[in-house]
Amino acid sequence: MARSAKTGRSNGPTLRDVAGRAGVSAMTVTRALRDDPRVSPETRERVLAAVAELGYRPNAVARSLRLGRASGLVGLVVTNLANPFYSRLALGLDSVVGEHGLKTVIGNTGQDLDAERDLVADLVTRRVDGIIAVPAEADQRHLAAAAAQGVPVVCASRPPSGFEADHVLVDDFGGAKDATERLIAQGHRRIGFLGPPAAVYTSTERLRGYHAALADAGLPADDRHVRQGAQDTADAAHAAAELLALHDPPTALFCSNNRNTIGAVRAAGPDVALAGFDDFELADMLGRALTIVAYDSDELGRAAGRLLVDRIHQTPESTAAPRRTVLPTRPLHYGG
Amino acid sequence: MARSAKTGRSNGPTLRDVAGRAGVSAMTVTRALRDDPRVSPETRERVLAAVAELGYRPNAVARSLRLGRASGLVGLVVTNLANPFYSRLALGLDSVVGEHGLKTVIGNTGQDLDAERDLVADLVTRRVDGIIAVPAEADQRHLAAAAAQGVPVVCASRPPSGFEADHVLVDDFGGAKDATERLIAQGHRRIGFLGPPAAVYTSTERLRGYHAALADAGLPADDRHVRQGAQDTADAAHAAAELLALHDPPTALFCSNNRNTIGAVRAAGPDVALAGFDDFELADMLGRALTIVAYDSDELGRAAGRLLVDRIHQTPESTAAPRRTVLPTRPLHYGG
DNA sequence: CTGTTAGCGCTTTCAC
DNA sequence: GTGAAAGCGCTAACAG
Repeated sequence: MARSAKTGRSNGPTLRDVAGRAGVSAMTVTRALRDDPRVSPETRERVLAAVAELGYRPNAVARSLRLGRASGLVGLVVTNLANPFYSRLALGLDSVVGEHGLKTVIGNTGQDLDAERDLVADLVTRRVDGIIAVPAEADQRHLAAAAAQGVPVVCASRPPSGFEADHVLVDDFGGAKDATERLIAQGHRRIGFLGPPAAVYTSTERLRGYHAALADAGLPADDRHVRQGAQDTADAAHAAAELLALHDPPTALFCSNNRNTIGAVRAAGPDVALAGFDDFELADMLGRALTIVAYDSDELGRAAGRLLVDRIHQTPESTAAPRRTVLPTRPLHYGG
Repeated sequence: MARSAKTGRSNGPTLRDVAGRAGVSAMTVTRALRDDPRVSPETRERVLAAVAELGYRPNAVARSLRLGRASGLVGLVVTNLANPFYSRLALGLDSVVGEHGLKTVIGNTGQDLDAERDLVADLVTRRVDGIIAVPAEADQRHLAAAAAQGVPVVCASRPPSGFEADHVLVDDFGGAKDATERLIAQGHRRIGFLGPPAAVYTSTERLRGYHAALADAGLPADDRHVRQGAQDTADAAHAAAELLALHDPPTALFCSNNRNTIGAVRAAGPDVALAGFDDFELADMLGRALTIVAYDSDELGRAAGRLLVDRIHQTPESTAAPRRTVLPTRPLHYGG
């Protein structure tokens, strides 16, 4: 019954409908709604009443268009939201940008670079206020293009490559070195490495850390003990089994992310020592010793959000130097 | 150098800039871009060249405004994206709506009804094409209001209350009854119940299933053995410990979601039998018997996405009757 | 095959 | 204190 639009459209009441109802002009309605001090209390009253009666909802799309930029959206580009690591990142990000009236648009690319390219282009088209990306690979020309078009870009977990941008990293090298050193301190001399494909920045950094620990201890690096490529736990279990089936198998494994650690847990008996990057739920309930290098993935999202918000609130062309945040890791030991 | 906007704004080239460059009108550019058959190949060629040279990106905001509805966004309202259950739902949803050119805007409410209200209002303001919600509580007037304003709403995991809407449910009652029956079949006669607050629909449905199984077996229902309220694993472990400290403690526990099951795993020794709703990673590696009632949470998101897409593609006022999808559960047994 | 006109809903600018 | 005009970038609806 309260559905009387002149046009017969299904589009809800507009500012002018409210204005008509309240007997004022459209301008006055905007002002009243935005608490402009120079509207008389009486008028404001009437406007608010009309708004309530009509069930008026401002149209953020129109507002955004008029204002030029500022859709009030930030785009999040991740490879796999099912990985708790990314969902926590998303949560941390959303909590920070939410405080600034921004909403998060998620885009899941499933490790597919083409999908990532399309997604970024689409986000630019939608005039998002900024983009947070965990780039799948080193080819980031699509992100560079977005940045060049004036969309603030923040890289999370991996650095920008081929262009400059704010980014938040984890101390991949240090954490991996620390974990490997702990295995060495336990007396292990043949230590395997399990990780995702070499194209993934974090994997390669963590491999560097592993190698550095071996080198510092004067241990030889054996390529046969390094397996890069496992993206999920099944792959990882398979790779771990292969390593352990060598004639001189490693006596310990360092796993460079939680997918690989969980795969290794499934494949390796309790006699094989395990250390891994990334904490995960129930790591303490597996009935075996486990050394974990942990970090705060919510904080990764929050830090990225803060960098992005700062950048958004900057004047368009005041190109401050890109900022980098590196999050520390901390070692955990789950008892057997 | 390629940044010559009349207005001096920082807003990138517009359709008219492209038109000028290509020596045609704005209309022709739109047509060329949307593959309208009645533009000559030559003209299209020139337009595309101009687009490339200028780095033109269409403005989806302007398009959306012009087209009336259709922001190309769907809103997702969940309580806790860190729960794998919700992140998978998000993923399933995004995969389905993505096929229709829609993006997902996430909103995490943290169980806060006020936050949920604000979020829904904001999504309506942004003119999302539809909303998928996992309502935190039975008070859903904000969702009803959105639906009344013509925004398609789909409820996931919980039914709409106080209004009509498409929804996707899990067979909460049947699954809980099944799990409880399995404990009974193992010979247990004092079975505890652990779940989130009674305000959560699924918890109450699953409690009904638990009670039905007891009744069918002629077992008495003992209120002291029912604990509703635990939202996280720490709460749940605490509640489980309390149950097991009674003078006539239950010999088995049915846990109505994965948070509660994990809490119970931490609190209960191997002598206590455990059954739980929701599968979770590593459930098979805990070194104890565990009966799980599982369902496909990706599919929950996909099904919700399909209902929403259907509804969006409908004519505005053809109010087809609300549809309901119920997903089956399947029992799993992890060995001890 | 291509162009002109008009307007989506809002807000900035300038009058009154 | 309030209003009228103009236009953000795009696209239906009509010309030609």
